[in-house]
Amino acid sequence: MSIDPRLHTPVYVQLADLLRQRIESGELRPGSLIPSEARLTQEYGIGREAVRMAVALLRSEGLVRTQRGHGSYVRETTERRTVELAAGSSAIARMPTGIERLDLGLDEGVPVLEIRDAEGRTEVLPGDEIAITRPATG
Amino acid sequence: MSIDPRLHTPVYVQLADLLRQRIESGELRPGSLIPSEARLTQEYGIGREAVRMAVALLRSEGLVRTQRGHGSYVRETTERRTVELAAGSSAIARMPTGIERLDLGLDEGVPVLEIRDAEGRTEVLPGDEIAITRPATG
DNA sequence: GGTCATTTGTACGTATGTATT
DNA sequence: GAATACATACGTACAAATGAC
Repeated sequence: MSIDPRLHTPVYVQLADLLRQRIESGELRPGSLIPSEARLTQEYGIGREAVRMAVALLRSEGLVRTQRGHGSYVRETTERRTVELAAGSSAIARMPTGIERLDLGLDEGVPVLEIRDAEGRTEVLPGDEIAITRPATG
Repeated sequence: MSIDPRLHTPVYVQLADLLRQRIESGELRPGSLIPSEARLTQEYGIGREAVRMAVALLRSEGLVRTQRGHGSYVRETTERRTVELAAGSSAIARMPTGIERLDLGLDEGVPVLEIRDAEGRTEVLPGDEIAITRPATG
């Protein structure tokens, strides 16, 4: 498949679709580097901004993580720790603030879970490492 | 407060901080428009790209929503519908795929909750409209 | 309907800064 | 120091959505 700037679909979306496909097909494995910006620019004959927007889109979906000086890696799906939702507690999903992102060491495109217990105390957990459960014999 | 390009903090982060402050202080109310790109460009004497990156940052945090031809609005915190987590079910938070974002009508910077019941069936819910609960008398 | 101004979206180029190897 | 890679930031131009008239 290739990129056609005449299509209605923006070039950067087309590139993101291509890369997403290569990730989901397993051609680009979790933990591996995707091609560099310069490489994608040359390979597809498009500008650097289009390339960067494509990668930013994948980042915002939580599919890749970009490390300065290195490149962009396909994110590995982390093992999820199960957290039991206590009686009288509630949970919401939202994006972290900048501070929370630093504190929790979260990649872009990773939400947080905010748990509020019966006493109103809240706790913020990394969304990519947690599964909230309620035991079968609740 | 103002913007100083000589600081270590990037210009676009400085602008995002300023706007976030104006939102959180209530000066820019939920539902209202923030200043246009052109206005911010002139007002702070910075380039359009820095302005756009600042707004994109706020979007990714779920603070604003941008509508083409209109501008960027401060997002209103929606009323959350409580969904009881059934016994034997689990929930995870993640970012939606592009398709899911369209289907659910989600703004950028809004995660989804994926509920898996005891039979393994999954359901994807809008993260900004849902609070998962477990009743006190579980 | 058509035109215009406003606003954001896409896409290019260039230059420089910073992190890593 | 050198090479590579991403980050920031400026400029330009045109496309597309919206609303006013």
